[in-house]
Amino acid sequence: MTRTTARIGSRPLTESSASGTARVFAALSDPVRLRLFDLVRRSGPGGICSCDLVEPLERSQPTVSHHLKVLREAGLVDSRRDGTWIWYSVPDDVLSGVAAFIKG
Amino acid sequence: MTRTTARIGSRPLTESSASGTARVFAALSDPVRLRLFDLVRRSGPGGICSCDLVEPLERSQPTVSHHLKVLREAGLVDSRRDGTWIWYSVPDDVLSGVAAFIKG
DNA sequence: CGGTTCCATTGACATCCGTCAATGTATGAT
DNA sequence: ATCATACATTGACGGATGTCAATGGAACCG
Repeated sequence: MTRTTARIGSRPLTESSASGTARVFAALSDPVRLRLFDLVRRSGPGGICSCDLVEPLERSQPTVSHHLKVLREAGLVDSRRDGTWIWYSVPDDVLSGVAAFIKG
Repeated sequence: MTRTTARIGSRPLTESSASGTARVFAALSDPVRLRLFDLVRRSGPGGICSCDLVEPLERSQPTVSHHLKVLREAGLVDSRRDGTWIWYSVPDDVLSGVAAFIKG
């Protein structure tokens, strides 16, 4: 409960650790991309089809595809092809790292 | 056309809510700025002087000042003048919003 | 007053980012 | 093979971002 005690036993962020965490934050730093991630996460383990993401975001299909690529390269979403469709989902515990940072 | 079943009782982020959360993530999306925030947070309620931030970050004084401004405008740090020095500190519960988002 | 220290601002630069129209690729249906 | 659909990639554009040297401004001290 005390806020005067300063994080005993943990050290300032190293450059590499900061880079990794910052990369995740950067992937979530755009409003459209944040809503995109939110929509995919809400879709649950089954995932959601790309075709159902363009309309609610009110962005062009290439723009949504671009943002999905950013999220994928950051490891925040997984993609799985099913015929013509591609389903996106959020892996388990993908935010545990940043959650630990936020907690302190 | 629609291939996704939405979960009952969950609402997607609104545009304004996403903008606010994304703004905080954007402030933490740079490695130098993340380490800067980390250093200030570790300093506890007393805060830390700007003059003690330039050296550990290995950036120029104007660059550190610029990043502090970004953090301040995002509400992630407070500043208090004491003579020639300016002390920076992290307000209580400043990350509760993003923590709630991450928790889902 | 002048001088010193701490910090902010300006200006410049290269790079990155969000966006869309146009185009390309892959899969499935007829 | 031909066509339609779903998604990715390219190319281009304006605007934002990270960085530093130079400068400015505020507070202290003599």
